[in-house]
Amino acid sequence: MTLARRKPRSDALRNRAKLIDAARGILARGGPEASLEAVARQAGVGIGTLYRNFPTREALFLAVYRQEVDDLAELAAAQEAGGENGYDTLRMWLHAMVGLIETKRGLLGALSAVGCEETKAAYAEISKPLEEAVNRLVHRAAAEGSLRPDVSSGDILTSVRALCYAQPAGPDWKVRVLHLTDIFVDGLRAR
Amino acid sequence: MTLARRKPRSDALRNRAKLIDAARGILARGGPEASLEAVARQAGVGIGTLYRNFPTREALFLAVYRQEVDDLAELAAAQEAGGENGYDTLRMWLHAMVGLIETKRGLLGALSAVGCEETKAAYAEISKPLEEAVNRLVHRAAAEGSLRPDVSSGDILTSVRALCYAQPAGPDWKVRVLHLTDIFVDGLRAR
DNA sequence: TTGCAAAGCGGAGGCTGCCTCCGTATAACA
DNA sequence: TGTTATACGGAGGCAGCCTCCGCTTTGCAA
Repeated sequence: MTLARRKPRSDALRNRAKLIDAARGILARGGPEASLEAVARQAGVGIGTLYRNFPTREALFLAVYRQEVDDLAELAAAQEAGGENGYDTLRMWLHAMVGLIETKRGLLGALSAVGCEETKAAYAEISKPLEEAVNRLVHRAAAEGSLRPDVSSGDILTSVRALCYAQPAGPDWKVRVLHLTDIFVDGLRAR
Repeated sequence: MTLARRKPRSDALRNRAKLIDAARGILARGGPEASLEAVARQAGVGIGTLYRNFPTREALFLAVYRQEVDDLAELAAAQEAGGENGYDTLRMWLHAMVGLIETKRGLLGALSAVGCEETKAAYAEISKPLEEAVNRLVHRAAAEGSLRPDVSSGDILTSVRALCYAQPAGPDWKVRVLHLTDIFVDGLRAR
């Protein structure tokens, strides 16, 4: 029973990265039903390699999603430093989140609609940094007494995401989503 | 150029009804990606018959959706008679809508995410009775001065639907959605 | 270096579902 | 009852999904 493993092969790492990169492009364009064979072609690897790295379509989505989360968490940290009013900082961060989600609506929708338990667990796991970010913002606002007490940061995250990918695409997509987001956030205010 | 057409064949009408019925079952179970061949099998007709009646997957979804809307509009009319407070009547109707949507989340999600212009137009057309229903409720509440003025009935419909199909399925799905709906509706209140 | 085994590659192939097409069946009408 | 418009259904071509396994490449030890 050898517990010490070889380090991963360099070509394997390279191929995995190429696949995620190709997937970001293909899935952004073709939506969640895009052909995985097209992703493999675009990455310049065989379809078998794709399936070895990402046994299911969802696994690939999750990898792309992780990228997205990293971007968002980073942004949150940056915003956190500057703001003074906790409530407004939260609101502004949600606006930023809407902006970053703008291009990946279909993908996220497919991910959070999926039924399988394992995928849901992985999705939750990957989402953690996001939830921690919004959590900090929520606590800060709550400490000021500006937030109703019966709502969790997870609720907020889910709801704003929902507003994003329910709103039909169009030139004024962002305006409409931001408007609805403001209404929802107004509902969060303590009375 | 004969403008007078024969009346539709009885077997054709029967088959169409059988298909919609089968689709309600299969799509509720298997979600929006269920096999259309399975629907035809379940209905006991050939796949060709399915495609003649519903040239695209979306056309079939729309037919199923129309059923759903009829149910909801009927319910709205019934509720409208009884309520006294406009704001609360609206809130209660939205609760009822959540209940009826409960089983068809995936279907509705796929429909409102679809890109094609014609489908979107048909979707809007079929949704009209719903929008009229919520419109009446909204105007009534607005007349009382209990609603903020910068929100449309369409916004409300879209947003509550979004909350429905973003929330992951589970035993407490309805509880969570109703909670978020209440928060959203609270945001609608005039200040 | 060199040899070798572990790790990874890739695409053929079987399968399923999508959708079209057209020969056959049948309901409506005279 | 005959005619004809209308509808039926499933074979077949195509595309994407996923698995499997013979071949290649890489890391490691000698």
